[in-house]
Amino acid sequence: MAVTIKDVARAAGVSVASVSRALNGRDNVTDATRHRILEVATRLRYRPNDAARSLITKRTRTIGAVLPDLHGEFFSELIRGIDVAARARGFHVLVSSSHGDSDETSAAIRAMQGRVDGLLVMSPHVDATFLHESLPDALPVVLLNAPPDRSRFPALHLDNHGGALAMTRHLLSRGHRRIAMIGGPAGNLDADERRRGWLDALAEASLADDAPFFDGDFSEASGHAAGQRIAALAQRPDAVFAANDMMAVGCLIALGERGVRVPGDVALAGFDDVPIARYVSPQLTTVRVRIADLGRAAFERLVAELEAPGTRPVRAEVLPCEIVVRASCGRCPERTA
Amino acid sequence: MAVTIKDVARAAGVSVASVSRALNGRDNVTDATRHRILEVATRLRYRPNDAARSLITKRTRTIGAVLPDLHGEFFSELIRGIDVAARARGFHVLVSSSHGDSDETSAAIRAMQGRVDGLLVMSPHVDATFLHESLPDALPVVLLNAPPDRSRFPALHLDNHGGALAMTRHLLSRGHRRIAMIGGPAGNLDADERRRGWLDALAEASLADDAPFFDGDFSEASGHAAGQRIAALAQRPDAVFAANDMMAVGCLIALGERGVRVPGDVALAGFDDVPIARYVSPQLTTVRVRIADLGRAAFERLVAELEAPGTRPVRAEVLPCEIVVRASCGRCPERTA
DNA sequence: CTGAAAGCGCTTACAG
DNA sequence: CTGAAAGCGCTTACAG
Repeated sequence: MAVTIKDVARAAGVSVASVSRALNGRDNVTDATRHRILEVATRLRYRPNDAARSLITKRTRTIGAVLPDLHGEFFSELIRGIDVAARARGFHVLVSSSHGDSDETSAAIRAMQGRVDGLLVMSPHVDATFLHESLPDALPVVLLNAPPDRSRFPALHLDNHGGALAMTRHLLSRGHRRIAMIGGPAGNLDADERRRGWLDALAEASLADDAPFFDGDFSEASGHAAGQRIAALAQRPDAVFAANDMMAVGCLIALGERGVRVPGDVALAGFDDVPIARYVSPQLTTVRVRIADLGRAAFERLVAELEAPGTRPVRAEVLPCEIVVRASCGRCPERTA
Repeated sequence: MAVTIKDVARAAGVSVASVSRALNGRDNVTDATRHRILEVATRLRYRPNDAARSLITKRTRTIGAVLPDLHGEFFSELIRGIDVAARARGFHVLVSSSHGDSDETSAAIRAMQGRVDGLLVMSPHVDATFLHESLPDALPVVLLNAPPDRSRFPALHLDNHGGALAMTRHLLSRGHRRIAMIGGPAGNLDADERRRGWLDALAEASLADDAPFFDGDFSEASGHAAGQRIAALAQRPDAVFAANDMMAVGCLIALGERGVRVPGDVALAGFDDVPIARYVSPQLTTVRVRIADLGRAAFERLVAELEAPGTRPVRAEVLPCEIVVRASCGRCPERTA
């Protein structure tokens, strides 16, 4: 019922081989026949069967994106970045979220096998060894925000360390000395790097030794708990740097509940620049992360691998962050640095 | 290089036909041979080639989701709902955003042709006629939040009318009489339905005649502009119902700037229950929309069509909304109704 | 430049 | 219950 290459060949009075050549832009066809074939193909509304094509070419022009179950902005921004880049190159995007579970991640990857030419994997809970086992050797993979060590896969990261370094330096430049951090989940790479950036900046100012650190897990609730503890401190910090915005928001609320003013009594900064950062009062100083760019860059890296396997070195690329200064760290107009 | 059905057949000492039968759970194989085949298949790490299978079965076990370029929560929640439901049934999800452009929508749909068994299309700017032309007759489609009329496609909608009706009734029940609305973009189905719900509730109370209506376009800025006008009014409304949360937030800010207190001077309500609704001060009363459920329901409807084409009537299903009462419409604890 | 033919890896009547 | 064979719709050496 669907029109096939045979129908086109018959209607154009040529062999299927010529139709295939004409449609794929090969040069071993005369312009005249090519024209005729193309004309017939459009007239018949011919669409090559992708399955048949894939069967023989071993290519799907589809990539898979295996992502953890992230809420909101991050997930959609990432997909959007990937989608836009993919479409520009005529690729399709198969998505799957792994719900933060390594069994699910593995199942998702297995299910995508054979349907994709390559994989974008963002899986903070899964290490490279695990991936090596789940994946066929031939399948190109680009890792997102994964531990950089001992991996045969190229990887892309946000510059968590650089962003945290810049933010802490900014707080120092505004005269804050005692700068506390509310950290993210133990073992989380982003969280670790942000903590490292904070510590390095403090070390530059010889302030790292007794810097107050509070545990958190990236949830608003954990930020709230940390804020309560901070409010109760005998010697309060001048500034609090939360490892993400949601914890900063939780902290802000807890401080408010206890009559600690931001930024009057304590400056406050976050990380991510989620939309909510602009709606809390005072607006939150934070580190902006270009997530769609991360998606785009990861796709481009993957495509480079597909088109010229092994050409580019397997290494980690780092995407810059920028700090966004708003009212929560002092009285100054919004600006980006 | 990859192991094929032939390899399994040879290793198990049977024909490829038997391997195919065993693997597909047909009953015309003895348990003994089935066991042997399955065992060999797992030992060889055999994975059927999806392209070959699709070529002959005409099925891909993949569905496409063509969505407008939505920001944030909505998009990711919808994808998540679809993904979870799809995975439960062993389906893959191909995504594409159309950037609100009908040419892009059409291109995305064409590109997915042949790679998917069916399509979930959410395209507020595209009408059914257009879809009929872009789509092959055989491809099952379920529409999301699309105009319900003159369509051969089943469709799912949020109960925009019911949600707006319930919210307006709630505001009335709290004693508000003069209830203004800030509307969404002209021609937008969601916006129209919400307006209709508001008007119907007012009509029930014989209050529809001189109800103040302000134009908006779902952006925070348009809500802010409306808020400025409302603040300047000689006779201010008792309550303002914005057709979405972002406009409500903009309105809230504008009122605050002009010294109009919420809820003291004016009650305020929104629609969507985006996360920001809980972070503004006062927290925003709004209508909650279960987006992941919408995605799940749409997928299930599509699968029903795939498995038994034409069995179910082509009609619109409506998913309920619920109102969430918070501080912005008066002093009462959060509760859902 | 063009065509006849093989083959990609499956599934499914058709015989037995 | 099992196998030999045809065929899904393409692409690509191989001849000419």
